[in-house]
Amino acid sequence: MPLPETEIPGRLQAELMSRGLRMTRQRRTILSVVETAKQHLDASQLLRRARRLDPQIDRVTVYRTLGLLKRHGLIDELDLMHMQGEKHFYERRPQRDHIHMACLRCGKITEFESDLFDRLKGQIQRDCRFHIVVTRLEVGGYCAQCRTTDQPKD
Amino acid sequence: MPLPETEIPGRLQAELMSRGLRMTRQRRTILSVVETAKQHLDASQLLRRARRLDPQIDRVTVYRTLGLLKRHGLIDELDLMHMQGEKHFYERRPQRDHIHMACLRCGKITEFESDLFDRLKGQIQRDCRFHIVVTRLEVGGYCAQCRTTDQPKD
DNA sequence: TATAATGTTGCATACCAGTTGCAATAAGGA
DNA sequence: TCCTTATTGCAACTGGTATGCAACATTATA
Ligand SMILES: [Mn+2]
Ligand SMILES: [Mn+2]
Ligand SMILES: [Zn+2]
Ligand SMILES: [Zn+2]
Repeated sequence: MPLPETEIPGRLQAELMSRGLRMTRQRRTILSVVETAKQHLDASQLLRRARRLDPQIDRVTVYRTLGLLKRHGLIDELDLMHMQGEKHFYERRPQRDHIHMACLRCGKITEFESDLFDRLKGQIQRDCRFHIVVTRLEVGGYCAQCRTTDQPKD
Repeated sequence: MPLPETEIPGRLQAELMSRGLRMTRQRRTILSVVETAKQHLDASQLLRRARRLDPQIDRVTVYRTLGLLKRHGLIDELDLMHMQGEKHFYERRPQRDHIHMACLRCGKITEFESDLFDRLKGQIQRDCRFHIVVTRLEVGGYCAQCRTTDQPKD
């Protein structure tokens, strides 16, 4: 599906434009990939998907756009316990922070929102007099399925 | 608690030996550096300190020893928000998990233990039926000093 | 709608942290 | 002490990301 310029801009695009940044074809493409992603994507996955919409897009443009989005606090960078190399994963910054759980056996990533987590962040801000900009809580362990089986992974 | 909680140098070494691993001069050196470190060290800092005790130690041995300690759950790996490149930092796994706060302006790393954090982990294990092996909560933001000043970063 | 100013892109290349293959060496048990 | 097997150091390599720069696209202005 080609990306018509008349399309209603996504939230990321609107945010960047409202901050006076130039909106190029490449940026529109990458932003749309980030916005429509159903899972956490790394830079190379992002590039592959962006290339399906605009085959001549370059990976440096992906990295530079990710850097831009990070600097503007519009996406979060995840390690997901670095289970498959040293790559990083990205997701649009959500309305409410969530926890990422990574199963060390099957690799499944689970998200979890928690009131206790929100309270913990409040405690950090108060007790440590620390102004929080970004948080990352990642948990490694074994999911319900993998806990109960002894089979080799996956 | 059957074992005393005091900072006995050689605890990592004792742990590895009790698990039937060979104790080489290089491992003893690296373990002693990890155990006596007052701050979070990355692999190259670790190598430099190890070389002061044993000048012909190689960096691959540092990486392999870190891998060993990670696999045995004796150290934790930290990103510290990747403020200076993509390197990772290490610390001996503490008796009680703690949070790492990284000031995005001055770079200071602060540690914080919290009952709410312990309860959150309990909630994750229960509500998600997830068996936790390792956790990493990192927070980026501005420390008390940097919050109140407007000077350019350090 | 053309022009100018400035920001962005793609390409090539470099960089950095970490990994791997392999022959030489050392540890720990018999 | 010898023997087996794990570990080491070296060199080369990898994967992920960053940079210099000339060509180009965007946006403001005329
Ligand atoms: Mn990382
Ligand atoms: Mn997520
Ligand atoms: Zn699993
Ligand atoms: Zn600070």
